[in-house]
Amino acid sequence: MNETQSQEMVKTLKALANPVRLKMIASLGENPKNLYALAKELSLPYPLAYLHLDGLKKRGLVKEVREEKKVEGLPSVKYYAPADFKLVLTPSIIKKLFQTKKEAS
Amino acid sequence: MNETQSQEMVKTLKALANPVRLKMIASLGENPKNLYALAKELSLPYPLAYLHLDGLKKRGLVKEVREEKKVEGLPSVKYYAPADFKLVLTPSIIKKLFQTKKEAS
DNA sequence: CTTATATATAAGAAAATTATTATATAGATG
DNA sequence: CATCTATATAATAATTTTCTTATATATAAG
Repeated sequence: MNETQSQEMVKTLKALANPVRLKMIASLGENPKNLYALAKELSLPYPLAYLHLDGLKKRGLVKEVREEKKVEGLPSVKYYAPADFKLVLTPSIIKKLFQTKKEAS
Repeated sequence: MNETQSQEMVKTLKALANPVRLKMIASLGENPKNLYALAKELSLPYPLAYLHLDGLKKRGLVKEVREEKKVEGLPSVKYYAPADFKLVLTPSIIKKLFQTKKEAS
């Protein structure tokens, strides 16, 4: 089987299969913001928001973006935006993910 | 927000975000089979396979198909195949899932 | 009549995910 | 100097998901 590919797919699906993380992507899609602001907007305690965003970052679904608005010497104001991903899943794609390499289609 | 739509999406993603269930779809995509055979093929205890297949059926990702091969008076040999679904997910789609109906794009 | 096939489901255990609480640091505001 | 913004992370608690064990039923094969 195509271990890595199918495992990566499961990880990506798990990262997306959560209402909080989807809301985060939706909110950052409206306009990029920092984690503190995102947590407030979604009424989440900061550490929880931190954990969820961390999961999205690790999966490459959210990226840090350089916002020009950094006013003064604000030290660590990081802005995030959704990565430009596209997930497509059909029975046929799933079948291919679990096919052994040798079998020719 | 579009409660139902986003909630349904999370449910579908959760149903797919599992290696066993993806393998089931992959196997049933090769050729439809009954649950007993599927469990054996994937080396899963029947009750576990039953639970996973149940989840897929409830999400409409797997359907019961009438196989003509039912030989004799075999009473309850049910064959399953993947439903013809297509899941597509992008940041823009996620954004729309969580948009309030009023906002025009 | 025992074994294999075949389905169904409950109940509990184990593991993973999600959420909370606590702690630490640091600059800016008032 | 206390409060607000802002980030980071550890440790634990709560919840959900996953897995196992047990039970029940029924047909077919040997």
